[in-house]
Amino acid sequence: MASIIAPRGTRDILPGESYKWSYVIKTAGEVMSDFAFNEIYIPIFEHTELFARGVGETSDIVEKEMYTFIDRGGRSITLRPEATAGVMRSALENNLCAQGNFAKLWSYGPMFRYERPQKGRYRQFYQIDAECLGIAGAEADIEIINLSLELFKRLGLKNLEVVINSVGCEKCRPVYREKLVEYFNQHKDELCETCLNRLERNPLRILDCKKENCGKVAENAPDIFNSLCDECKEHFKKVCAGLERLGFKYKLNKRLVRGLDYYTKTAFEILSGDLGAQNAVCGGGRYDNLAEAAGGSHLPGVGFACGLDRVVIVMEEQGCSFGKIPEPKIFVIAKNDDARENAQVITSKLRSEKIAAVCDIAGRSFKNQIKNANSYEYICKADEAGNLELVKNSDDVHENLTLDEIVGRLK
RNA sequence: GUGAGUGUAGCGCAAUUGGUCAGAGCUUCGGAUUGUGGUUCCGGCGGUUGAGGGUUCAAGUCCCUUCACUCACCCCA
Repeated sequence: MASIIAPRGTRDILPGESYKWSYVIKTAGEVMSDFAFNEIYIPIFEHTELFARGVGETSDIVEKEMYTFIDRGGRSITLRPEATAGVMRSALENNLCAQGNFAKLWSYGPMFRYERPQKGRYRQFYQIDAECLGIAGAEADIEIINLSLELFKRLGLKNLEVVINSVGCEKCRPVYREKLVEYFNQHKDELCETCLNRLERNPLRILDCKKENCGKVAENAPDIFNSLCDECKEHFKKVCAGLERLGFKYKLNKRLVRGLDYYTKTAFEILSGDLGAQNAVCGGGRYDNLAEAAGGSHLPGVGFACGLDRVVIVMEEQGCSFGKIPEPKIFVIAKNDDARENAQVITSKLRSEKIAAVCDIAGRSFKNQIKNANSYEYICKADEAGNLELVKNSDDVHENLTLDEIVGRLK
């Protein structure tokens, strides 16, 4: 009997864990609201073309990590590997940024990437996503980074490192790219096989290679800052100045390169040392070319994606609080078998008064009910005649009360 | 896709060089005791040792295959 188990890379967030997730999402919602970001729900699947064009044909995601299938209508559909393209699609489709308006949007939910699972990496994983669309200025970049750091601050994450870089725009990146190709071509024999491949398809990513030899070669590679156009340079300066003004520490990393093709100008990551190899809890940046790549009109944007699975791991690792575990306040015990029905009626009435209450519905013995009830704040003993006895567990005081009196006491 | 490690009751674990080894603890359920109540005691449920082959008189223990998990590469959140 081959029992069915969850597909590789997926997992169940069980009741013992789920409250942590709820806490993080609830906190995120509060922060978003304080920053005036509005929640948006978008589809979990989109036309494959959106990601192929938006994320980039040469990205690893599109090349080998997408869950793509043909639906019954013959359409090529893909389970979203990231959220930004979908949010952008929605903003364009619904004219959220018509007439020079901007939109501050956030969302959360599952993403899908066919990768080999490891710590902090799953095939179905969850992201909290924030996007600021319609603003080209550096203030938006600063707002987005500010937002992510405020979220982590409220969640209590410690020892985070903010890394930023500029990857240029459609004007200056091609120039830099040429310089890189020229440089790396002179050092072909020192590069690893994947980097030789990257040289053809996406030379920027060679900078990111962790192999020792490639790293050495990359160290002496042309500096992107020497190639940035004036606009990009200026933009980057403003972002850095803004972060400093807000009192955020950050590190420049000229070798920080995004795996997704749509990024322009600002790229940033927030790293944690408590995650193992997959050390990014948050990654993002500006993507002024995404809208056009997705077939829309020009619409600048900047945003981040925050890995929920990873945030929870780091919080556990650092002993952060997940708030109070929600738990019923009172257990209604049937004093004997004849009182069972009455206990359920009482419980129902308490619930109508918005008091979290439980009673035994599994036919447990009295003894067992008592045993379970001891972990609740209150116990209510009901007999078959409808008499109620309220006991506060902490001080062991027994009182005979009416239902109304109990409601008044617990509210 | 590549590499390494792991896989025994719901959970975390134990079983000398292959030879009564299929076990205890916690949980759970029932019972006894207690003020019908957190303790203590007794008992029950629970596993063809991930699955499938093979070697052997004998395999949880060795070999092969497969599945899953873990970590790392790759890449990213």
